[in-house]
Amino acid sequence: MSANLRDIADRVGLSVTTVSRALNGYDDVAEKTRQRIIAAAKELDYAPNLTARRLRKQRTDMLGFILPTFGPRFSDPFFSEFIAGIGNEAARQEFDLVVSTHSPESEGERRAYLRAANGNWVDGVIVVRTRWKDSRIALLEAHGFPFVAFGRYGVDATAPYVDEDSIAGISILTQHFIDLGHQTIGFIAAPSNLMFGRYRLQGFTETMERNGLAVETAQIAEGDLTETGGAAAAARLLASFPQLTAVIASNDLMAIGAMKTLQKAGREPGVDVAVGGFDDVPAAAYANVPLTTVRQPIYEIGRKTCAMLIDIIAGRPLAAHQILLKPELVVRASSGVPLATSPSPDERRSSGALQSE
Amino acid sequence: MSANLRDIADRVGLSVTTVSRALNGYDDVAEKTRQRIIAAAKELDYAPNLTARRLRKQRTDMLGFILPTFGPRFSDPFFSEFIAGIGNEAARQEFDLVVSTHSPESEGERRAYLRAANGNWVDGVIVVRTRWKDSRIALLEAHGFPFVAFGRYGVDATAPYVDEDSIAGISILTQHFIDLGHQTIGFIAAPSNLMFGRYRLQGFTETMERNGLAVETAQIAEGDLTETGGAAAAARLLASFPQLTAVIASNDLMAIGAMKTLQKAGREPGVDVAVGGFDDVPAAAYANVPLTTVRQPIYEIGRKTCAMLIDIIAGRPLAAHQILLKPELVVRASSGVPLATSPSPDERRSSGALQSE
DNA sequence: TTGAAAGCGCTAACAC
DNA sequence: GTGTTAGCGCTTTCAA
Repeated sequence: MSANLRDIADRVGLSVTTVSRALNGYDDVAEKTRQRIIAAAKELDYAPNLTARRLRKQRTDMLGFILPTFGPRFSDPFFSEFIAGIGNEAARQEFDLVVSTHSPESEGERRAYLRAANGNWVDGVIVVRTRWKDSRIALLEAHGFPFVAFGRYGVDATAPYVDEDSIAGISILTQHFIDLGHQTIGFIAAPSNLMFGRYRLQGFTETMERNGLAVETAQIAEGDLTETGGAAAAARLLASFPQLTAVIASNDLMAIGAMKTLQKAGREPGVDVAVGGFDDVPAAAYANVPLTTVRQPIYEIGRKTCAMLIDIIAGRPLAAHQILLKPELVVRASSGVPLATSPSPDERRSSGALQSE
Repeated sequence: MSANLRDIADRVGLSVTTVSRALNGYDDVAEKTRQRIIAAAKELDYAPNLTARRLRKQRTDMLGFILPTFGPRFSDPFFSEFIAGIGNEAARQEFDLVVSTHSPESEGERRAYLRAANGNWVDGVIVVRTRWKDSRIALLEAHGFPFVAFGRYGVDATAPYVDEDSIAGISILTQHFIDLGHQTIGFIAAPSNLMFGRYRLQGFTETMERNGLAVETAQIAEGDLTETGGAAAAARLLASFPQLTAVIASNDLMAIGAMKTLQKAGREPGVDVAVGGFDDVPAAAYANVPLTTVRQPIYEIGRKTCAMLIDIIAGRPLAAHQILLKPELVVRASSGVPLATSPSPDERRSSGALQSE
């Protein structure tokens, strides 16, 4: 294929070693020699063989990202923004990003992590959607393999992570609804094996109790994080806890699904019932009724996660081992208006209930 | 790090050569020997060094995907589904996928393709969003480097591609609106340097003309494929071609933006004006007024593109060099009702105009 | 059926 | 300032 060091060396009549040093900017090469070498390299259209360099240096300069998929899609639309974040940061530091798609907890996923932990596939991996007693992390830690997680993974975790503060996020959202006069709020939880699912549920119950509002099991339903799952969970909620005046879902997709169920049941989101989500995916703003939600700076999280991993690989000291980012409330039409001044059904279409963010 | 062939060889008292052959399933190894070797490999937790293997075999078993980004996002949300398609197919055939994010036509993108074409980064690349006289493809062809494009790239193209038939797609959508009674249809075009932009515009004008409807420049506006761009283009259209009763955008994001502009101008999509998009991204179904659009089987396109590329790399004969997939019309509320029976403004909220797909 | 030897292209320790 | 030598871990002739 393309020219190699030997070709250049032959051309200029020097040794391969000198050529290598000249091209890599070592200062023990005569400036004149270097110029000749660089010229020859350009002429021959030289590009270093990455594989050979990797073998020699025992580093791949590649990062692994095992991406959870759900059917033909990403498990969450925000992973695309996350990839942009890690991708750009990786490129900036001259790392390649290897992406491997697997459904969560599958055999394929396990093998992918095993391959990483065994070394020489990539120099480090990024773990997302951390789970309770996460076997992926246990594996990586057992092998002493470099990784950074997006999400925490246990109380006594000492290894590095970047995470958004789900408890704080759900808390501001819940408080927002309570301040609007809601007391009976249904909650659509994420599967409890997912760490963020636990935190979001915790944020909800804590905030309710802080406001003197009891939480019954009937007002909590679990969903699978998809729109369909959210719709189904909302239906169960409506059956077990019909008195609800607001619904909070653990992610935007489920909130959007819940809104559809509510509409079908004759309860208009933003008018008869307040609805909130989490993540602020693009669809939240586009939704039939624009969705109040909690924004995570997901691109930034990706960038930080990646930067941290590269620091670890390079053996650089970390500014912080564990980063917890504060999410931000985004109020849209699905919040509706304060309960006290809520419009009667006759006035539905007119009031400011459907105004945008 | 982990054990290598030499470790196993020492352990069982055989040569590295024999161990290699045993582990790679050559049949010139005594079955008993093979068993011993496999046992030792398991004990030592052996994993082959991919880098060494790659250097020796002069193949990386990696595919490159240079993903166009727009700010902190993918250029199009459907690229996430596309990645899932290529990722799963690649994994199935034991290839790794290297993803590199770059904004279109940037210097970084150029360098990424150059690195690929120079060899030894990956074995082949997938090109998306093909452009008129695409310099990326010219580069790859000049170097004889394996690639498959999602999208065509010129009239006399001989190299492999997978594409959806944009002309047919826009055609069925346009015909759908014409059949509903629309004669004055505005069109929001994609940048004309993008091949699919050209095809979609062509599909529109051809279909109009086939129906005896003239197309003026005033009824076409160009947008940058984002929601904001679509909103701006719709505003221009409204100014230059106010008589329009329907708007077709070259992608869903722009259609959604256009709907917002129309709403602000007091023209309700699905009631006063029909709106159509292209792609069927998730947001199309979630939109304020669910969007009529043309669905592309994007996961399948990703899978096929990837499979084709691997066949080329492996030197296998291709079943087809160029695949053109038929897209499918998805009718939703934004189509509205036939113009003849369209409800008067007073009846807006009642009729079937807002019924779902 | 097994082993010795060569070499993929590069870098780095050590001469000179 | 430049060259010699060695070797990263693997596969593949070729010979025994």
